Amino acid sequence: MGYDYQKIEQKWRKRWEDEKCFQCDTYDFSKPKYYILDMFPYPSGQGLHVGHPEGYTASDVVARMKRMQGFNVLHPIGWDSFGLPAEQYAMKTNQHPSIITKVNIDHFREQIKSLGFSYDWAREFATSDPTYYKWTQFIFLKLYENNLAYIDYRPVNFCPELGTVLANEEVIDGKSEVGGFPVVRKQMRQWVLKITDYADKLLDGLDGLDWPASTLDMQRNWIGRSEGAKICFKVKDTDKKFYVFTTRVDTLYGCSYCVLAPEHSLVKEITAKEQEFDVLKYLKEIESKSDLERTELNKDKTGVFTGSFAINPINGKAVPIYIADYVLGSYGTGAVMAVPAHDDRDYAFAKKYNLPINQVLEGDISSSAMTGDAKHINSDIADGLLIKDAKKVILNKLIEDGSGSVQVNYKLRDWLFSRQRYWGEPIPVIIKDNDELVPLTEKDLPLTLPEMKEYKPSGTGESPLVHAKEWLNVLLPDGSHGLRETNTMPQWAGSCWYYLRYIDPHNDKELGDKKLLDHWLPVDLYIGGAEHAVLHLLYARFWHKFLYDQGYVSCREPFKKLFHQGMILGSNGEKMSKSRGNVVNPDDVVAKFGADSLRLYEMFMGPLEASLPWSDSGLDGAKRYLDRVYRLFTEEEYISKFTNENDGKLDYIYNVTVKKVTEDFEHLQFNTAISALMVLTNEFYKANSLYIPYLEGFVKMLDCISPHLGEELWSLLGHKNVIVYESWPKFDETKTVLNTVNIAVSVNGKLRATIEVEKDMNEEELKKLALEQEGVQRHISDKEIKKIIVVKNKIVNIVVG
RNA sequence: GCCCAGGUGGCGGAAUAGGUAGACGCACAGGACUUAAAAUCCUGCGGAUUAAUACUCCAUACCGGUUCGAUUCCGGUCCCGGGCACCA
Repeated sequence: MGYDYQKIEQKWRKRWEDEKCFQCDTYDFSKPKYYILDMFPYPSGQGLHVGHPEGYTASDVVARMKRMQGFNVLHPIGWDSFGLPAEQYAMKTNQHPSIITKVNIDHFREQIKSLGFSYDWAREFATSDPTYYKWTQFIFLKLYENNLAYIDYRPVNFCPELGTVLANEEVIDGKSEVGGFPVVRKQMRQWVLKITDYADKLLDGLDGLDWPASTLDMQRNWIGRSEGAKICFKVKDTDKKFYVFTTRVDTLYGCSYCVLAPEHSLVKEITAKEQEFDVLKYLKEIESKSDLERTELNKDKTGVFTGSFAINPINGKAVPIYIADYVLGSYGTGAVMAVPAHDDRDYAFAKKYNLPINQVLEGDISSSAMTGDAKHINSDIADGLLIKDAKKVILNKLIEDGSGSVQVNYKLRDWLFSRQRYWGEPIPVIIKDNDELVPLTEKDLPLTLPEMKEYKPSGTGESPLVHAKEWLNVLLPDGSHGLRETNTMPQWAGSCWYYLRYIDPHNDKELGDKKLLDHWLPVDLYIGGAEHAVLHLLYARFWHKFLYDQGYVSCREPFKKLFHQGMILGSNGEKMSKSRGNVVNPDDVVAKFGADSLRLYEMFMGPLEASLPWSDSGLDGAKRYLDRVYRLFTEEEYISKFTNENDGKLDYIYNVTVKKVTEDFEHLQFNTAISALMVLTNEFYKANSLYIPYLEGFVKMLDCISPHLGEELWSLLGHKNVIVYESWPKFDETKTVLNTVNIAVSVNGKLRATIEVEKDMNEEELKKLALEQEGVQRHISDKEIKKIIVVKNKIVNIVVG
């Protein structure tokens, strides 16, 4: 009934643990380093799902291969343990979040261990450990010292249901990413991190990274750098002025009105008496609109005339100034020049309010040109090169008369960093009665969370920590009174630098020993879900670049190579979920098929990046394959063929397989690597003699995928030591080619025969042989041969008329 | 609407500096072993047409192009997935 996977798997896990096989000596610089990291899990109450082991197995395969290849491998794991679900569960069940978190972590740890990953468990930590978040708070203080953390009163995304503020990144279609509750705009006091200071560095740093192109794209779009011009418009008959941002200065002649965002500071100043009523009414209307209503797709443009006019600096014409909420107060200057002929939104607005739609004419731009070169410029915007020239001409003119300048804008906003929650890192700042901020000093860290009975959000948007009276009130050294900041950090904070802490996790003097950090960073391979493409991966890069500027680390980017594993869907092709009833529990799979079969199956399903449906029969097939391998090493019929004499018959297939598997593992193409191992296994079954060194090489390769069985087979081959640090099999390039090749012979591109010939046979002989083939003769007998194309060792194509 | 990735048998997928499409596995069918079943081993398995595993034709979403030759390159269309979404 197949091999006894339960006994075998338990035995080897115990041995690995007893011998501390996977503990990394980070101070050993004698071997080249390889740092391979999984995105650490949030230890939810649900336990592990079948998707977790996919990425974890992939990284484990590479880690195991790298160890055999002689690298000093750092492969850690830990817990992203602060966060809302634990807090909500705590409220429901009346248990402290730290208790729940501990229980969840214990469960996760046990489940993960049952899968045989080669993690260095001595480095494990949770982001909610005070010994860890002491340093998260430390980094926050450094950010504060460097003016990169500040308090702002701003309209924020507030979710009444969750009782907290959310980052832009956590709001999807006007709803909270967690739970899908409505989000409203609310003016609140917030801590904000100045990630925008790093916009250019974050953008430029993407260039050298070995990351999925789609993720690089997403980050670039999120940062959203756009180059254009800031143009000054004077308000007619006043001394007031405002600026607009545009990427299309060349269309300035077509500007037929201007629009200010409703929040623009000039709105009240320039509103004419007779328009006051309409404007105020409009502003009130906007205020009551929810975020969703304001941004909903296909919504009508609305706006109102202020009664004032602006002077177009390029031609002195007066154009009306409107207020409309399709212009965002938070981007650019909060004001635009409207060119209905060249912008869909302006066009829609102009149509609705009967505003002129001016085409930019040829003469407009060429008359602006100082030199004759620009004469060819015309209004036909189809030609990008001409647009470029026109932009230059107009911008130069504006710069000359002082009404324009080059301007770069970003979509990226500063990072809203406070949450009105209990279960997060306290922000280590005291607010004095006179509102002065007093940051804690390093020696006061960690600032731990107070024990509390009630975590319910107040509903007013205040953190539950306001109820921790003793913790809250502080007597400062100078005798004055202060209150602690009650907002906590978002869940992203802990994951911003955990990769760095794994290198020196028990260091209580500093973030990490600089010597070690310099040696081990960056992470060589980082595997995790694509859902973190812009959130975690952008925030972590921001902190890393800050730490670089502060001299804590010496490389500019934290993650050299990144890979996203796909999702495992239910067998019906839909996303796994309780409500769909298509969830597969890894514990059940391990119990019924063994961890090795689960690992093999998940790696064999298809490309790692693809999202694929679960298949019970596929899993069955994986188990069957391992049984088949086990029989090869345990049944007399095959063992009797084991020998140290190489008859050479397996030379080709063995060397080809080693080459293919080595390359495929390196490129994370596990499905094709496994396929190659299966082919080799089939050849072993057919062979008359089994050369032991080849069997050993095979076991080492299989071991990366299914390590318990790998160890078992290794010991069956008579080895007393574990396989973990054995050397990776080598291949002989000269044996990866055969001395005969199959040549395809086609007539007019259609295959008519195949011939087996000696490798590198010369063209003339090949042609002759090809023409003799019966299948070829049938198709050329009555036709004229026009041409014969010969591709060495591959194909002969005969072209007939 | 914009950006990105992709469409190959009954199913998951192989193969692209252009050169024998369908590796490997699943499912299915037939056979061997067995009293029988399970397990295992062997064989077949894109479609059409066939007595036929002989010929031939059609097939990598669809239409066209380049080429001796296109799943692969180019242009257009349709469809699915992911991301962004009034960013001027």
